Amino acid sequence: MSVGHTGVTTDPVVSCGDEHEDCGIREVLDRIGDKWSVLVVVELAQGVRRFRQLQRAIPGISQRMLTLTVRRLERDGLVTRTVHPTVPPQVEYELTTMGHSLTYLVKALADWSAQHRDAIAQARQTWDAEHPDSGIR
Amino acid sequence: MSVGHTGVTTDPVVSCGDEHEDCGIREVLDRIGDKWSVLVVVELAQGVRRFRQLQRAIPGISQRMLTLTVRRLERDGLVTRTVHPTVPPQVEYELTTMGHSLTYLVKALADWSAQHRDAIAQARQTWDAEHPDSGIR
DNA sequence: CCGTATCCTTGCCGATACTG
DNA sequence: CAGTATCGGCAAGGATACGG
Repeated sequence: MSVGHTGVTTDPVVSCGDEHEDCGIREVLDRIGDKWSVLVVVELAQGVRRFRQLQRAIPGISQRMLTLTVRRLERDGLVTRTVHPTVPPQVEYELTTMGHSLTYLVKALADWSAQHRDAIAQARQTWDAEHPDSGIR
Repeated sequence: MSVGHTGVTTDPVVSCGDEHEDCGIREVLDRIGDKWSVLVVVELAQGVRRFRQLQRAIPGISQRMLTLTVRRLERDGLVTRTVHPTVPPQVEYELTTMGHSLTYLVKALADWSAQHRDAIAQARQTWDAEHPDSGIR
């Protein structure tokens, strides 16, 4: 099957077999595509963190959202949560093996972003200049 | 700098230099983390597509959302839009070189998803069983 | 310190109708 | 065919207050 484009790059053919199906792509994005999950994963990639540590390391996240995010990660088996029944209470979060495997993916995202950030920014400027009032933004 | 965790896997250290900054990660996710962008990219990875072709290939997408999605991709320089002034009108969409580079990333997402789908599903079952009524889901 | 509960705003997205 | 315009629902997420 020819890809039929004139571009320079070769094509990894991300097609999902022979069906026009949603691969598992949307599943991953529904999991880490939210506002905070990746940032939590990035921080936990550095090592074990406590709740407050995480919150301080991720500027702008609310207590509520940190709780929700970390709960969902725990539910999906990406993070472990260990409670130390001390006073005041201590709760430690750590990536599971699967959670660590995610960091490679996140690194790929970061790399792609770094490589194309400028090109995208410029493309936007150009497009915005050519389409002054277009609803999009 | 030590990573300080006891996990089994080696660590890609996704940290953003020495700052506790958001890498470009959120930028990418804001771009492709929406409901339809990746699916459009996946379809365009196969070759040039017209508007209706895209809509038929992506079940569930509305005309409005396809327009918005494809416009944003165009604005970001990931997709080209060429209008053939025929009657009825024909508009063809194609990935740019940068758009094609994105497909590698999408493939990485699909691969990770395929590898961990089962483990995640099971983790969820376990967690849900242990936390019958917890708001999360 | 580590959450949960509640309220409220925001904007994504779907449905529908209408143009060139 | 390939859009644009408008309305409305709904869920994500922020702010705040309270509890163990």
